[in-house]
Amino acid sequence: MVSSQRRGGRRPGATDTRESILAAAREAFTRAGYRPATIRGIAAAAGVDPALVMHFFGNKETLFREAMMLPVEPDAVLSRALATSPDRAGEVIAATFLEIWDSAAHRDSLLGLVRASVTEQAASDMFRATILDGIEHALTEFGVSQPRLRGTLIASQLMGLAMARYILALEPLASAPRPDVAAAVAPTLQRYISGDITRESPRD
Amino acid sequence: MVSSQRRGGRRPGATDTRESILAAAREAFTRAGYRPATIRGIAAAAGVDPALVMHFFGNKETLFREAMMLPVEPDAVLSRALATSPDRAGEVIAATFLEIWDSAAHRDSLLGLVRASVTEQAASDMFRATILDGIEHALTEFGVSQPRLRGTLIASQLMGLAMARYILALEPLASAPRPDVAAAVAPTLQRYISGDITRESPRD
DNA sequence: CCACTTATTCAACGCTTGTAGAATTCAACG
DNA sequence: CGTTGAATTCTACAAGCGTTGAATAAGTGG
Repeated sequence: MVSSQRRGGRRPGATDTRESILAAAREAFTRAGYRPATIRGIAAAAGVDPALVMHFFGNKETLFREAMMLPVEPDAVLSRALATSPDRAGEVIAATFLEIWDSAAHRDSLLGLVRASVTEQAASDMFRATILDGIEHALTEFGVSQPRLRGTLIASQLMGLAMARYILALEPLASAPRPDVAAAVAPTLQRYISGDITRESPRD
Repeated sequence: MVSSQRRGGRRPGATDTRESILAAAREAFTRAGYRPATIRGIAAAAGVDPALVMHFFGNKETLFREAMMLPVEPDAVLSRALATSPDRAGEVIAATFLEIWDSAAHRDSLLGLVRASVTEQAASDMFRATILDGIEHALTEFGVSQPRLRGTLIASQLMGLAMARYILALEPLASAPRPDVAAAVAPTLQRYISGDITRESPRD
């Protein structure tokens, strides 16, 4: 026997290792956050040597940034919702938001982004830069007043919903059917978009 | 000179060290989260040897639990709001919530609780056990329908508000005057308390 | 078929972490 | 005033961390 014991050297066949490292990283950052997730653990999950992670990404922070790239464009979603029917935008946004989160495809990335936004400066900045600016841009385009304030209010309800339903898994919100949740939250979003949000006018 | 160089041994005077360790721990867990916060760092911030932290608290997790004890009783706050005037409970809750968060006294503890709830199982459980159960209890007491679902909806908006205004500091929400923010959010809370939250009735 | 680049592992480094044990000093109480 | 117990520090350890450098194997282009 020459070598059923291999010690270094390239593997035969195609090379999808980089992708599986990214997947493992996404999963790890998702579950634990930045610091607790370890390169060694990620490498192990990907069935690979830790040094290979360094080879591909250089250092932990770069790996984090690449793993956490935002998988959806909130700007486009919001614009489409507003274009379709401005007085039902709340419903559409709620439904779309839940649809994206409920789909296993994007879930890990989104979970990680929220989790990391809370503790990691880099992720927090990324949130502001992509999500919030996207929301504001869409609102401005449709001429709503105080787009930035309304944008942050929308973000507050959506982030809170994500935390309650997906991160903390508060029951019964966590396992309620998607349309029920959408119905409960839609009026809130609609008011933040086009309703009255100032003082001295408690009429909704 | 016998000993301006002291190496171990009790310090003269009163002993408030335990408290200052707790304060430093609260601050550290608050800013960073569980894992990134280190016993050595906490000890240094408290001007004390790391081993003294162990002496008082035994291990890191116990220190975490003791440092993060919830500083307010949501049950009482909600009950009082509902008792005063059920159809203005939303306003009262929003105002009280912002008042507590804006006060520097509770801020660190609350920040830490939210930050840790996202990553730490123990904190997440504590959240469910104290906050959510408190909300549900108050709602049940006043005979609202679906108290648990409404409770989670309320929690979702309040947590989202905390994240947006205090953790991510999204402008202009972060520096808007307290009454303005309260006015913007109050109707949402009011609807979650006493409004219609089911499907097939989009009227608010 | 040879040179080059790329993928991969191994072994090791310097550092930081949580924690344990022994030693020292003070306070409290009889 | 002597004894006991609590407060405090020092030193040390084993484990885990991110990262590095060299070695090896496979693909790729001339």
